[in-house]
Amino acid sequence: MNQEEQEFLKKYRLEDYPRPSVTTDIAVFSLHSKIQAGYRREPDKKLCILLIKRGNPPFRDCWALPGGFLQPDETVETCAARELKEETCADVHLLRHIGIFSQPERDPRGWIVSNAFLSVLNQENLKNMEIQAGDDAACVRWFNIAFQDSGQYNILTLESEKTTISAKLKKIRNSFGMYEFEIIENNGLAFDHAKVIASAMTYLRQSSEQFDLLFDFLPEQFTLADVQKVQEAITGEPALTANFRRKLTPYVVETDTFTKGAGHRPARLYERKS
Amino acid sequence: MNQEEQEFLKKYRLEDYPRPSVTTDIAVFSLHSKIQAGYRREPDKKLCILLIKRGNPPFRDCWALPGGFLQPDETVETCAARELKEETCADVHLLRHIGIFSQPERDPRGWIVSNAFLSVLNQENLKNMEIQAGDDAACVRWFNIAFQDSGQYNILTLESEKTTISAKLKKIRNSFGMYEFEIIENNGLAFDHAKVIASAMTYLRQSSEQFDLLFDFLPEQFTLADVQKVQEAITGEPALTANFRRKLTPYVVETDTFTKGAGHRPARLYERKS
DNA sequence: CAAATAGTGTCTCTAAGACAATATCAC
DNA sequence: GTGATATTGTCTTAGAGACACTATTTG
Repeated sequence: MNQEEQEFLKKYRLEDYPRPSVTTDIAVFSLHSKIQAGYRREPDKKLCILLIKRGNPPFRDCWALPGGFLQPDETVETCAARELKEETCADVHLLRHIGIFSQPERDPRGWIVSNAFLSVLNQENLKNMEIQAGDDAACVRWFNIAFQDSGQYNILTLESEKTTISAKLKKIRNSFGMYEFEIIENNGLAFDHAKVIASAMTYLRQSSEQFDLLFDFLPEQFTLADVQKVQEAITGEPALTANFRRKLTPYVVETDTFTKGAGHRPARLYERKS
Repeated sequence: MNQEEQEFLKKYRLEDYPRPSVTTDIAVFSLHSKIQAGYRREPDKKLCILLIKRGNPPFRDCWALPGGFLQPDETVETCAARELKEETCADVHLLRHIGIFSQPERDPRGWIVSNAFLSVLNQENLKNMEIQAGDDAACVRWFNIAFQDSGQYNILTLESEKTTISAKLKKIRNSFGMYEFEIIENNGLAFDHAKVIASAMTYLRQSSEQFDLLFDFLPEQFTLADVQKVQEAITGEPALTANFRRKLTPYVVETDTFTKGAGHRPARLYERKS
């Protein structure tokens, strides 16, 4: 850096220009087992998303994605991981940036630009981790998520034991497989988080078709049927086993271990390929 | 909004918390014809990107993507369109957000988070539009772009009449087909714009394989060969005509018009579907 | 006619979808 | 054996890739 630059920088003050606040919002997904149906039946798996009940205004008592303000000396990725840890005690490894929401009126507190992230918690981590409310959040809870596509509209339904949240969204633009959403009805979600969740679901479904992100839901070793169940929970559609396995093969490596004591033929365990 | 919320908002001051500056950087691509080779030969088409020569520090005299600071009352998309217009007099319709760059040390002026966008100018607009330097920029120029993939590394080469810019990048992570890049060598580009351009090229190539974005390079009516030339310029690879046409058919609609006076068989003109 | 590009036909091979058949455990 | 899930086989069809062939203009 030459002298001219150094002098310029000495005089330059970013604070002289208007700046927004920047936040991150994280959509964390996982898979939860339903109650055993019958005799030796495998339990059904449902796709879940982690929400917190807001303890402070604005939108006090509404449910929201975990997240918070970007701080100096961190990237938006670091910020997302930190906020998630603070608010839900959840440790995640992989975060994917799925969009930016910058409508000036999107937050009643003022000019706030939000970065949406997607992440996945695997079932093993879930067991070892008590998801619990951190600083800001009054309450943290997993919600079963359903995202139905009826042509022009999408219906988002979030259910936990005592609470049901729903939203109706309109798909507005298609760009390279991704959509943008407009909120038509909103029932219990804070800010524009219905939009963010809709984008996250679209992203998740898209990537699951390419077997991406699926393994993040599972422990290191898993059966092929496990993977299929994850995909079915994400897409909401059943898959044909034989075909699913064939397509999956290039992405996994055989191990010499098998499941045991399941009341039926043992299944070979696999690991993800590189 | 209830009274509690209103009182909370009255007292709440976003300015009490640290905030970054937010900018947009736009990678604008277009196709330029090379000089006619022979007799009745069609001219070759080359992929180009629009850069400006910085007139002020930091990085004075380096080449950079057009872009600038987010202002209140605009979205990042509006900001990108406005900055592009101001700096290059180019009017673009469709902008795609392709990433966010938030490394705290990425800009010597301080804490600046940048949003990368991708856009395309079609050849008709190009003719009617004098791309020229606006306020901030000393000079605006189109550069032929080459982006070679040698396994672990990518070589980016930007050429205009008098100037050659180059950069070497390392692919570091693969996420759902997208990569992240690390700059190994940088020769003439400002900031981390080598990274941004690499991401934009990856995105462009990905979408062009699904025939997305291709039509944005062309006027409303075009021949199938036109589309093929666009794809070849983007991927850097030749395509087999018969197969390309078959795959393209679902995305276009026939018209009753044909090209004329080209010195060879006339070609039917098509329009994009939907 | 020659030069140049436009457009079609067809063969092969791979992969997806549908569905049937067989295998192996616990009880 | 029964109930449950695991795993393999195979038929059909759609589509990608390669390449040869025909068509139509201007000079």
